[in-house]
Amino acid sequence: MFELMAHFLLPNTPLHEWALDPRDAVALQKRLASRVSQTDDLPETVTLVAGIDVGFEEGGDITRAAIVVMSVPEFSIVEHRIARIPTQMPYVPGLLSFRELPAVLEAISMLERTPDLFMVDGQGIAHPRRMGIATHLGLWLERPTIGVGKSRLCGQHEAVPDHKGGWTELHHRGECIGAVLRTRERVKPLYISPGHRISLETSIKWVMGCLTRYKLPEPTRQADKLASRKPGATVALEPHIL
DNA sequence: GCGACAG
DNA sequence: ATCTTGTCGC
Repeated sequence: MFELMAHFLLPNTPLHEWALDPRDAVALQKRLASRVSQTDDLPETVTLVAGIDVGFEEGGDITRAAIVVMSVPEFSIVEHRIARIPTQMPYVPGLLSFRELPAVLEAISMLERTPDLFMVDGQGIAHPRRMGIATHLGLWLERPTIGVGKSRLCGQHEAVPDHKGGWTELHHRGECIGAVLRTRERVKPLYISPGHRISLETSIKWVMGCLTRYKLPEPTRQADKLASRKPGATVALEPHIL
């Protein structure tokens, strides 16, 4: 699906191109931020939703990205890929995309099908400069993305209703940048924010629509399992009762 | 200056 | 994120 991407760097961008100096990375984020859209621009019918997660091996020397493409509303895995590349950047709060996207893009390039929507672990616009990893990926692909974070990067919010589906807005510097959503009763809420080409309302709708019996939406949960799995580990069966 | 800080 | 043992619960 390379030909469908609108790159800000070339398709085969060398890894070192992502290893920017923190100052340059921040400057790039500020420039890209103006291109982000929160206007819904999804296919009429969304059939394939991708979940993306990243893990590390070899004490952090190897970055492993996992992508799982699921059909909705069946939630059956259509395709899944794992990419491993040398880690190029250290973890710096606010610059996560520069560290993890190279591996994510490698995994996406291995795909045979083109997802209609991408759910990325981490923030979308709920970021100091509105450029979380989900947003950066959305801009790179020029496709709808949603940020699904397990914890907060920035912003403030009120108490989150205890029932499944309950949520409250996440604010930062006077603007609503996302929602803190209770995806499961008595379980720590998720930080949902638009990545690109999608609104907050629609983002919440899709996350809720992809929930089964767990805290994480199914595409993300499946990607999580793949990303955290060791190279040759065996897949465990699970009773599929909904 | 001090504290916070996705994964 | 990763390291790392046991433990509570369905």
